[in-house]
Amino acid sequence: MPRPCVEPIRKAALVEAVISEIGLAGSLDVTVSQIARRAGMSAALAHHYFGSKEDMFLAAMRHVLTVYGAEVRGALAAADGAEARLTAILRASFGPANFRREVVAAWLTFWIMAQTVPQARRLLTIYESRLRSNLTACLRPLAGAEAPRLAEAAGAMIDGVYLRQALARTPPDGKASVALIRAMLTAELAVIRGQSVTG
Amino acid sequence: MPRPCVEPIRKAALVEAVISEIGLAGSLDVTVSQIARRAGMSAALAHHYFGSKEDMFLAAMRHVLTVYGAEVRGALAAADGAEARLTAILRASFGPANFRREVVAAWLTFWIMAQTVPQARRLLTIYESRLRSNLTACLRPLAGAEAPRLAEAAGAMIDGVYLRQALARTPPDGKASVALIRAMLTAELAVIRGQSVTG
Amino acid sequence: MPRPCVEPIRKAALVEAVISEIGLAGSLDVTVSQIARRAGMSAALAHHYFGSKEDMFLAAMRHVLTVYGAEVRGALAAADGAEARLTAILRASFGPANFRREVVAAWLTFWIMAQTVPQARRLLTIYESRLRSNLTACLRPLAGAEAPRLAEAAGAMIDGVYLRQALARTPPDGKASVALIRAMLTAELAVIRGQSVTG
Amino acid sequence: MPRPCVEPIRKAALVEAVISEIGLAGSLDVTVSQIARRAGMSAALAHHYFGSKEDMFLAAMRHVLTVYGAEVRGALAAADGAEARLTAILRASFGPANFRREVVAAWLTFWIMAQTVPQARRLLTIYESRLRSNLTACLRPLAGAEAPRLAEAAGAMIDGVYLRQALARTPPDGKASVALIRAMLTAELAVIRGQSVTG
DNA sequence: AATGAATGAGGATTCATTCAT
DNA sequence: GATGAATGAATCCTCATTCAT
Repeated sequence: MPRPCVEPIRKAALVEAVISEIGLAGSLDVTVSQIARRAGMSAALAHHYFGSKEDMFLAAMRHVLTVYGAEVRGALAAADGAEARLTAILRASFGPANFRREVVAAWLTFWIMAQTVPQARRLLTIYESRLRSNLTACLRPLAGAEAPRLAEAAGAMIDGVYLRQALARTPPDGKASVALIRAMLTAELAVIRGQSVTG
Repeated sequence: MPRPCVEPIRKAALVEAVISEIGLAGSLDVTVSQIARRAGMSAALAHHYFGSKEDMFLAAMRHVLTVYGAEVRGALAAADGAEARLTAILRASFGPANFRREVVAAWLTFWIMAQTVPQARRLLTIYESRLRSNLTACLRPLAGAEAPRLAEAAGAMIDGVYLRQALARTPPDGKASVALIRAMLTAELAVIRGQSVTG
Repeated sequence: MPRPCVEPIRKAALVEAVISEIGLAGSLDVTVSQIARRAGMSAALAHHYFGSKEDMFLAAMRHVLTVYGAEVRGALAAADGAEARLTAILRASFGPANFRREVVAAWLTFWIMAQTVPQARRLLTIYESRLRSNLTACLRPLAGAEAPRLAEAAGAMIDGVYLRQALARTPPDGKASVALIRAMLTAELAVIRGQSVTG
Repeated sequence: MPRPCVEPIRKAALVEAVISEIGLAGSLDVTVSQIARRAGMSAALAHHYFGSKEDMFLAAMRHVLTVYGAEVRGALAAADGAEARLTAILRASFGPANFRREVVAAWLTFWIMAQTVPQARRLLTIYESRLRSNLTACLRPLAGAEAPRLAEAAGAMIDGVYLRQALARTPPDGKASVALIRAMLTAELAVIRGQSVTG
């Protein structure tokens, strides 16, 4: 009689709880007890599943990044053409799943964590370079040699908009965020096209 | 013979120590003892001058923001013309004083702190709106009605570049940062001018 | 197999330890560590069961007052007639359980605590008014309109005798204490009876 | 040019400050800084005059007891006859100088202190035996062999009334206090006289 | 005489983590 | 699988006390 394996369920509940609590606290100053309570279990059990508090945080971070990655991949798959793919990446970045206030706050704290926890930095680096290469790939046919620079600019702007959301009193506005970045890229591309024509 | 008033000296030393330690730790997880030790005094004395740990953090934040503000003001005073003033703001933002790695890291943690500490949020809000109004003022003659949007974009990009510095393995590169943002603004302005001409 | 619930046991041990330590120190200057050590556990566990040091003190006070109240109730139940009931109250007040030196000392410190801790004052007020009403009830048939005054006098004298015990070098003598107060009341009652006869 | 010696003035100010602060706090949990501030000087100076915090407390206690002693002596000198002298002692005990709320509270804490500080106990013992002998002397001609018992009863009652004042919400009422104790003694004396007559 | 500067010692409280059941 | 019990190690903060000026 195979018992249903509760482990993944418990772990998922804890991961969600970590994100919620971090988002609520706005920092990593969250106790294991709080997390466990929100996940509906004892702190001891939380430690049973994840060896340590740090592991819980890492798992939560991995989850956030995985969701984000999946969203980008999904959006890219549905998009046709360089411009559309560019927009798709931005839309995915500011989509509802990872642009909820609490997720944004969690993301920022993961950024903080990445400064000191090697494993966290590794996770972040992977996703950053993936984003960069995605952006560059889209921009290459549009901007040629300028693609890396534009990718860098777009990446920084995505981060900046995220950062500002964590402090904004208004609910996050994905559409506006996308538009802001899209406009910048459009302008840059227009100038580049003009130059290549004129030059 | 007036005794030398050590209070401001001690306080300044503590503020510097706070920034250093926060920069080193990459987070607010810094003990008062560490700070005091680095500042060359006992933890008790640190508590004597600042009432609490939070007050130390706030003083450090105030200092960072004050230095930044001064730098911007100074740069603006020396600049002539809208374009020059725009560049001046960016140069000041990424100038050596507040673009040192440790200061950048401290800034990020202050951002985190601003999520929960009202006084911290107030400080940040003041400087954000000051930056916004400075940028908008410069952009108004260049971009007209689009000035607020460009100011928003520039602000987000400044933040984003800052954020990325906290994790970069390479030393911060102010020139490149300025160039990245300047290019974006130039492109936007070019498009705007083109439109206004064509339209 | 239900695990034995240790919580009440631990709490009782802590309450006893609080009384002992306070009695030993003669004041509220007792550390949680001392209390916990005497109760055979860590200070952290003591904080786990009682939220704070103050709560430990209040629990101890509640215990002392409860024991006293029970003793009075028990003695009253066994007594027959106003005079007997009066004596019963006094005997219970100076009975072995709450006339141990350490308990007396603890009682005094609770008095001190009641000056500033509202919850402590509330506890004390309850027991004071209960004592007053008990005494008045017994004295009413014996002293008529003078009952409240005699109750007040008796109450003050009980407190005074208690107070003196905290400093006495000799072991507390319950019998003598009862006799002292009883004699005073007897004299007062005799006079009152004489007056009512003469008047 | 002999400077006026400020030492006694400073010390007196500190003693008053100790009493006030203790009365205000309702306990010995008073910092030297608080005391010094109230006395209008620095904590360092307070330590200069009194070697330690304990010495400040002892000086304050000595002052309170001295004032009380003086008041009793003065009242006794003015009284004529045993009954009058008895009343004089009670009136002095509940006179305005040492029956102010704050002084009463201070007195109680000195009682607490006397449990552990030998010097404090010594002071208290001196005054207690002086009070006892004063009372006994007055009562001897009135109560004969019963004088010690009555003195003990009166002493306990004085203490008890004091104790209750520290917690009372109403301002201390010296007259009522004296009357309460006086009535008890009168009753006892009446009984004793009656017995000696009848017997 | 007077004080600000300075600190060591200590205390309440929190928390991640382990363990027995 | 699940949890209450238990604790050691921190950490912030306070305070009596000393010292140089």
